[in-house]
Amino acid sequence: MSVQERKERERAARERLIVATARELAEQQGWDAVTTRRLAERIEYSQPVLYSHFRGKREIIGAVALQGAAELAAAVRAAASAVDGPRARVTALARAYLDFAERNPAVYDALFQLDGGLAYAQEDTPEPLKDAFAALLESLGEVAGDGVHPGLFTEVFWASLHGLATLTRAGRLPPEDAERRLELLVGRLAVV
Amino acid sequence: MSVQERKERERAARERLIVATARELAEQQGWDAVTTRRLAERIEYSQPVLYSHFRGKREIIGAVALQGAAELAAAVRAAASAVDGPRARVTALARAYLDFAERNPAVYDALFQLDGGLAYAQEDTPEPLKDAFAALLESLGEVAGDGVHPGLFTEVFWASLHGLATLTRAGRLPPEDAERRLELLVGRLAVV
DNA sequence: TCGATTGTCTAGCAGTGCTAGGATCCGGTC
DNA sequence: GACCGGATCCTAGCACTGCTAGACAATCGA
Repeated sequence: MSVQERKERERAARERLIVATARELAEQQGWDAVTTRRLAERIEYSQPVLYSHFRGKREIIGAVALQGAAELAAAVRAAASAVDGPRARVTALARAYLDFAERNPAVYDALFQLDGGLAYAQEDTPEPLKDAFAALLESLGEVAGDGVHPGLFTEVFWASLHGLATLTRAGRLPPEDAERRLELLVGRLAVV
Repeated sequence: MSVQERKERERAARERLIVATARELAEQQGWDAVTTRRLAERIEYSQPVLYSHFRGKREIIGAVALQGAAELAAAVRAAASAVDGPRARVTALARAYLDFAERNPAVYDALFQLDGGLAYAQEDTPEPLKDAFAALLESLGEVAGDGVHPGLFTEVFWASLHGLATLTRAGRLPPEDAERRLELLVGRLAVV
């Protein structure tokens, strides 16, 4: 292993450190607290180092978002595969989705609320994002109903989950009825 | 009419000017462009004047949000009252809601995306917000279905609309299928 | 006409994202 | 082992943000 390889390894490690630290800081104190100065201090480098890895703060958010997309996809698949029957599977999926949003608010924000400079619903959409949508599609396609395009159904279902997730977390919906709302939504949208 | 009354009138007029200007600027160039300096320049006063009307930028956003809530409620009611039959009414309502979000993105952001310092789903929630929810409830309660709490149903329906609105506008959903998604959602959620 | 109060502005603070330019360290070569 | 060149990093600074203290001027009541 050459010197150059070692340097590249170290560089990659530092990049991971930046993303992990940004995520940690965001989960602890919100994205507003993730300033380039604070972030630089936490990784024990100066600010300009950040810009040798990312074009700017936006790209750092995007990196956290991609990481989150992979985890979200995994969480959804794990929940769906643990249950038999289309209806129960969809319920488990929905619960896993909302659970992820609640447990990782900063990551969820990076994915769907903030501007991470990522392309969505296009050809050049990053793979993790496509895959997260695919993870939803796998289970939701089963309950789209006859004559309904699975992709379209998944979009609608996803949007509904997203609405519940964001409005609940922003205090726009009373949190205590979350489970009842989820069951109502699944009961109506999913065609068993 | 005393001098004091005239002054209060002028003061109220200036406050309206601030809110209207902030809204206009936000719709034109996005909320990021609404800085206290720019806003002050547009109303032809200095920055500190803003702080004699509002505690800070957050409260200005909140004022725009309240204005928007009243308009949203009116738009929803107008659309619903123009149509006969529960199902058609709900479709019209949904279309009006999404239309409002699309036509007034900055106002919609102020309402549901940004922090305007407003209380939601609580006793001290401002009247316009409660009324906007009531406007939805009036039509949606009809199609909640037997044994389903109208308020809970309205929350779910609203969340779904909100998800569609935000994801579409953020480029997370392809805009061309918006109408088909709306029909699918209404068809599944509403019990005729 | 004067004094007090109200209203407004200038100037400044601490913080933001981002960058130019200089210092420093390290690897390869003689 | 000494040196040079290039990669790497940091200091310092820019223009901007929301917000505020304190000086100044206009206005009102006596």
